[in-house]
Amino acid sequence: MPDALSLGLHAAVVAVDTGTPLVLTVPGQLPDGTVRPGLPFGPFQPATHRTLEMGLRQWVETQTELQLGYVEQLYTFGDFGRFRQAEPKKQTADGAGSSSLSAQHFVSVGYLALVRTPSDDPAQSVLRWKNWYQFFPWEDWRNGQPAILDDIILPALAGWVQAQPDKVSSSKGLNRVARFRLAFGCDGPGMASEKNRMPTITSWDEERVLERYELMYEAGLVAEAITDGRIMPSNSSPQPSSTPQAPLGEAMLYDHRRILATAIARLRGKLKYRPVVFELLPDAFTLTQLQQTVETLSGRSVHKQNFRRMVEKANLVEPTGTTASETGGRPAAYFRFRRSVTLERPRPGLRIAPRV
Amino acid sequence: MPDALSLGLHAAVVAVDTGTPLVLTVPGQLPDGTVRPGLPFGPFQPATHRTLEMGLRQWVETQTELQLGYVEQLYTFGDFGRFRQAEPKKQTADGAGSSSLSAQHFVSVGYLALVRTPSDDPAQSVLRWKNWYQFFPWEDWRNGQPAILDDIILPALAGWVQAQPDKVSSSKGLNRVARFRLAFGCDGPGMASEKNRMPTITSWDEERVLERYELMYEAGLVAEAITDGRIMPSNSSPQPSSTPQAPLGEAMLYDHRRILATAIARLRGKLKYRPVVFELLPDAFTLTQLQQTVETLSGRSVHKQNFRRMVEKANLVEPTGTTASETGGRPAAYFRFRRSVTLERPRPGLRIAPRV
DNA sequence: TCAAAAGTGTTATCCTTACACCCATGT
DNA sequence: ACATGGGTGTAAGGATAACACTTTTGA
Repeated sequence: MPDALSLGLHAAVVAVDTGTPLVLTVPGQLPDGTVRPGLPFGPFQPATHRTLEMGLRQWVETQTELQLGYVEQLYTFGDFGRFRQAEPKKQTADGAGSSSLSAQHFVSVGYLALVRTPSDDPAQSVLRWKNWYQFFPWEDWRNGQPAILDDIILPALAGWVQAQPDKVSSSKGLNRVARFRLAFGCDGPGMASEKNRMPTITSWDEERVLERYELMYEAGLVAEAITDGRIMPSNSSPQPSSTPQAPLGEAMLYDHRRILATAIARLRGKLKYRPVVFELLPDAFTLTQLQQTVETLSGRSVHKQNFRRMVEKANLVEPTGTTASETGGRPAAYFRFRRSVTLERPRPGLRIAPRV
Repeated sequence: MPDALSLGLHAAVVAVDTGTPLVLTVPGQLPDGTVRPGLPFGPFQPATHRTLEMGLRQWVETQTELQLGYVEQLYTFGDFGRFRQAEPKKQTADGAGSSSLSAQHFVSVGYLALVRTPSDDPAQSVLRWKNWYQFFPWEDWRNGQPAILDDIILPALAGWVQAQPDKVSSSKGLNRVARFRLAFGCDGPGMASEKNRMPTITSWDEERVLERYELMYEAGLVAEAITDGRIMPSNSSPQPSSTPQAPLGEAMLYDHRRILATAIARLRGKLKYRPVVFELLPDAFTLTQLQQTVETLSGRSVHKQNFRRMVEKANLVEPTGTTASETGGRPAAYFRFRRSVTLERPRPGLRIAPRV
């Protein structure tokens, strides 16, 4: 009641272009002048928006001139700029002075929106489609385990875990050892106790995108943690042992990377029990295109024959009768999504590799 | 920016008592004086609450004197009292006059909280534990298909569908025929065209609690639709053909029943891939207790032996060595939850009957 | 001794996984 | 002809679902 409350509607607008997962970004600026990509957003205006989702559609569609198809609410974050209030020093004075900032509170509602492959960056505007693995390079396992994990992330996180192995996060109710093992699929009961042993990933769960990002944020491994004032740039108290100087993935505005992590996690999970991939594909597509889209989103490669058999058995598609007349080899048959599966089966989706 | 915005934090606090799913309610009053049960809630106060979840915990714990264990955010609804603004007439003037109501906008964030079986209703307070199937009698299939479906709900909804079969809901993107068939698992391609044919349920998906409730709301079958001003009490335009006079399930305050529907749906889904049941059980329990809890929540009965085999194979529990010494027949062995499964398997849960 | 609830064995069937192999086109 | 990508067959092993059956207690 006392302070003003503003509800921001943020969209992770996702598309796929032959092996590249794309997210729509718009350049933004931090109070200190730093420029970073952000997600399109706008405030919820209860007087004009009948529902939150309608408000979001309206903002994004006017900003981007895109027609959004599938839209889904992800999560509502109340700790926008979560640690800034603990930061004593003031940034350079500009637009939003710190006095107005302390009275204005932000809550952000994140959305996932899927659109079909765009032709190009809309040249006349500031919008840019970016490969989402630029922001999360450790999430792309299509060509095996990314080197950045063994080289930088795992050692750094192991150090952070060792520093206070049993410290429990109040919100998660787990200690650092458990959280690290869960998020990154590292095994070994004595993992935390054996010093100098390099953690090994034994079962990567591609859906835990958010948990991994949050852990890295708390460990001070991503630029947002420094910007938010959680970690001091040079040498303050909660800094982990081996902070890498190289930034881990490109940073985004405020908590936008967290929203994007939530979007990727949700999409990777939803793939498996709802036919959402087809929102990203053209009306007619080949099975290889379908497989490649799934691989692109989930960040993993899957077995070709088994994938096809699964698609067939799930009754998700039907042949159009036409064939593709290019791509080097034998022409591929075109298929289309069978919309009626949703009425025939309870949870139709592409159940790639249930467990490891 | 112009109007005041208030963010309400609402909790569906759930427990299970030997075959009865319980939700914590608190009596509330509508502007017109009607008394209805509601969910515990309080406004988000950014100045004192560091995160939304911490705000929720604080409100609920002070209101109920319960210690919340597992807490999970469900959804954020922006159309609280969704159709009231379209209602021209004013209700009886009291506390919140209609003028202040038009300037104050509400957004509600729903949460699911799980607690262990309570001993009793806290006698000194107004809080009451209620069987959640009082609010959703059509959701309890443990003893077969509830009669209320064939007797009242399906005929009424069939009428609503027939009235405008192809009208599409803008937010869902589906027409009435498709939405009805999806939510209630009714089959038959010509379902909507054949008049006087009674719809039959062929594949009930216990997770679609929210879709079913929303459909019934839109069709004017639940009291909240009338309260919200969507359906006029006597005979106005959008009223369906065979509106039942008997109310379908007990009504709740404002949109609280929608939040509860979301909570049930989420819990029924989550059971299958996260070990959340154990948050509702005592430390030591028998396999029959475990099975009964799952059946209570999912509203379906499951095959005893296959359930046990699944529990065993999933490595979810371990024997305590003790046995129960009562309950009529042979004593049952006690088990406890093996917390470490969460580190061994990607998505440990009780995968009851995936498809029908 | 009987009811009641706990707990076990066994089968046919389906699905998954991982092989190796053939087909149609462009160059 | 051969490289390239499209598309298929088959068999071993594991998971499922539905049977009927035995065991241990209290009354």
